[in-house]
Amino acid sequence: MSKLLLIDGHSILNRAYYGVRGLSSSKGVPTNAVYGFLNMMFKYIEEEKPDYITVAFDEHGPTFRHEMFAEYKGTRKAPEDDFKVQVPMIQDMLKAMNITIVKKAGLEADDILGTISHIGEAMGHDVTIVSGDRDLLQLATAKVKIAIPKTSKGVTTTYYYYDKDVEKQYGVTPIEFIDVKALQGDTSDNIPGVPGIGEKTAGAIISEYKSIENAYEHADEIKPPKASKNLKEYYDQAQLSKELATIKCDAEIDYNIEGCELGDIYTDEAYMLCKEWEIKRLLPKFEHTTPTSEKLQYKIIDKLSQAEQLLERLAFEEYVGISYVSFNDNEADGQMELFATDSLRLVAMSDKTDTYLIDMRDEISESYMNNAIYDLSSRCNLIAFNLKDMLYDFPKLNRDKCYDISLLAYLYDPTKKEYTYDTVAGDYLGKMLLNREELIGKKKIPVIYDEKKEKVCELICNEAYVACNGFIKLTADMTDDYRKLYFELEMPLLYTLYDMECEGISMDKQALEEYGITLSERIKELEAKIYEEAGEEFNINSPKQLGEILFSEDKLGLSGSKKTKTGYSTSADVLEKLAPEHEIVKDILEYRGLSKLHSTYVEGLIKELNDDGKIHCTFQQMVTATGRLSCTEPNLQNIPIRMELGRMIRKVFYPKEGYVFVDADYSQVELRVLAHMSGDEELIGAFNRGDDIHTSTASKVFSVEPSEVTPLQRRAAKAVNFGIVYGESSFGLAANLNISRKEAKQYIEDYFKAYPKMKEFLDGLVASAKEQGYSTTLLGRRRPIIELQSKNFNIRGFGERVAMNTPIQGSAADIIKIAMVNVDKRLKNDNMKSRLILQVHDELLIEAAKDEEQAVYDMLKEEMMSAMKLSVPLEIDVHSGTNWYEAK
DNA sequence: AGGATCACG
DNA sequence: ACGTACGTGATCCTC
Repeated sequence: MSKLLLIDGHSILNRAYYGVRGLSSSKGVPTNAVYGFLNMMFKYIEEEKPDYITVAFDEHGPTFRHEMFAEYKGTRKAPEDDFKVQVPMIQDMLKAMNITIVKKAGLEADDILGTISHIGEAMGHDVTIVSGDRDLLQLATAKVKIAIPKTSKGVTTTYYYYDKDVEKQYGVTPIEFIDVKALQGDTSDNIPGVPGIGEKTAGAIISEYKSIENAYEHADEIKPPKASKNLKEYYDQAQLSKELATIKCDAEIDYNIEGCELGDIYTDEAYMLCKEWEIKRLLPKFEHTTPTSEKLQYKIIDKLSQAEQLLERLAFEEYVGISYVSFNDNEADGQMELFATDSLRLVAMSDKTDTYLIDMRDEISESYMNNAIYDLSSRCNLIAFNLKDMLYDFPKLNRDKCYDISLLAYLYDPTKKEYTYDTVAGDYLGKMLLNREELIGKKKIPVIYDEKKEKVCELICNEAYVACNGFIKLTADMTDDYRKLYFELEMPLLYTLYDMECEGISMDKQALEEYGITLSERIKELEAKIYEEAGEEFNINSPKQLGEILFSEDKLGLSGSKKTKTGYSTSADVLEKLAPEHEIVKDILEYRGLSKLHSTYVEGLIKELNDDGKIHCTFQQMVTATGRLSCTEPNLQNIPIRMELGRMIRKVFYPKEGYVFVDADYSQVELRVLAHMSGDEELIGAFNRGDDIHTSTASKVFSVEPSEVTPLQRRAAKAVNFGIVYGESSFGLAANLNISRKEAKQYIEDYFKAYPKMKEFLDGLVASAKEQGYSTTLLGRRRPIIELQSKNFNIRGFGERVAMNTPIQGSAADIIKIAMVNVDKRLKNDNMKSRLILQVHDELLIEAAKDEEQAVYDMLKEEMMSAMKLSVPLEIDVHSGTNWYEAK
């Protein structure tokens, strides 16, 4: 005896949508209904152990809306769009699980379910229909069971109905159930019914007379006189209602039950969708149920002669992917890289079709391999993941022929979290490979890799294979924009960044320690004072404890403090408003500032100081969604400057002997980019005249002469200018300026009046991003913005602001990246000793040989100003000094 | 692991 | 009615 499980797709998805709340991916894609649906489906599969499974959907049918209204009549107005987007999602997921979906234009899911259940029953199968819709009860028979899940207070219980159960509960047979519905009507399904006959009367009538027809025959006997009268009067309508209420069991659909056999639903494709949508709670189901990944075949090379032969052959390939177990013990991001123990030295190489594992344990020496890799890098294109890391092991790789596949994958979608071989294989090669963690775990301590040799081999072979094939795939149909962006900008920049990291920046440890001591002394004083003022000792660094002390009634009981999420907000802007209320507040603010300086900058920087007396930060090229760089270990892009006390930290960064710092920063790049991109003549004019841009804006917005602009007005105008760049929003501006939203709105309106093309331009950015699915910078760098497709007000609002900000921030990033590559090239081509050592978004810091200072100054000006031709000039400020403080 | 806070552009 | 300025990273605390 075989079993068939039928699922009412929309209905169950809808149940799931309201049963599971607040689940979405980090990109804002709602996943709650998909998750709930799958959970329910897994449960029924587990319970029923069906041999066949099929899910029915309406094809844009009206039933969808009906269900929504039926379920939430009166309480909900329209189907939520977060639900709608999950309909195609669950369908994709089911397809990925090889589960048959049946839908047909013009047919409702009910009719499909009825027809299939009929077919199934006729073939002698047991049928279970899962639906949230009680109308389906008419399909119940001795062999067809209707399962109706009902959720109350978070607990879902399923009620099962065979024909007998329907009778027991409703007093009518499933067939008669149709007549009941026909009599009582259903507004949500557009079934008129008979006026004056509701649920009770309908049930009673059919229970007695079995059908509308028979009831009509005996209409005079029917008890409530009104029902009797109306039944006669509206008999035609009743019959029509019956027709409408009857689920078709003979619809014309192609259904072959043999194609619906329940197979392995935990497929690679389904697993990948789960990963993509970040439905983490379902991932384990896939992992231990089936081995989901394919295993790459590779050839082992452990003889020197084989290696020589292989390398000679590979040199004639166009592309070779490479990965290896490092010979050095590199540490990155706190996580140990793979590195070789004495008995484990491995290199993987791959061409388009074959992957090789070179085992150096016996015959192949390290120096041979080093040379072989260098040789290969000048004979064919060598492709690696995270090439900048590889350069630390192989600094002399040929820079004309080595490419980074992760960097390429970043350009194709800069919003991803990581660009590892498994994700690239999944995204672009349609291949599912075990990832690093699955192969060797995520231990932070170096492990004895010999124990996991097989896994390590597989790991690096995977990486080499995907490097080669991913690169071929991604470069095959590249647009000119991307080709230029990658080959002429990002790849050259990678080498520049590597050189910058290697060069590092000298830091005066002793001076920093002394600075730290003065901070500590003051911190101690403040600590004691704060304890006294609070009347007790507590952890000032704990926002929770601090909130208690400040705002709790039985403590200090300070007012306001509305901002809450997990308690009271104690952020600086809240505290500043409270300062007049109590002396302790300003002490806390000072304490906060000082301890920030001490822990993040004094202790943090000392920890990162290298033995050579320099800081070697890491420039991350594949992190930001906009195309900017980021900087870690330590972050040298957020060294204090706004407050004098913090700014002094810059004095500990100094040039090496015989050198000075030359520091150049763009003046208002982002606003200049805005002027150029928008084409607004007013803003362009202001920049061309060399006006102070915030004063100019203030003068226009507040309708006063530039000379009459007050500092307060300039400050407001500056905030408005920032607001425009961040994606116009009156709320944000209001919060920033501490003014009412209405006033903020007025400022923005006045701004748009002053710069007539701006509104149209910004609206255009949003419209274009909505249409294309991504934002674009001046160099054609793209950022997908899936948030724009969200129907959630907040998420979409965020997407709109991102659509306005990304082209501006991203184009500014394009500009300084061009400048960096050109400046670096000039320094080297002109045989200068001076080197680029830091980039801080709109600023470049050069360590210039003293005799080259003027040349560097001139060259910086030239290269930075000409990085891109805009309709406004690119101005820069250049300063030099004996430390970073002086040079700024 | 995630939130709160704060440093920078 | 909804509830936010854009892009980062480090530190500390809490769970």
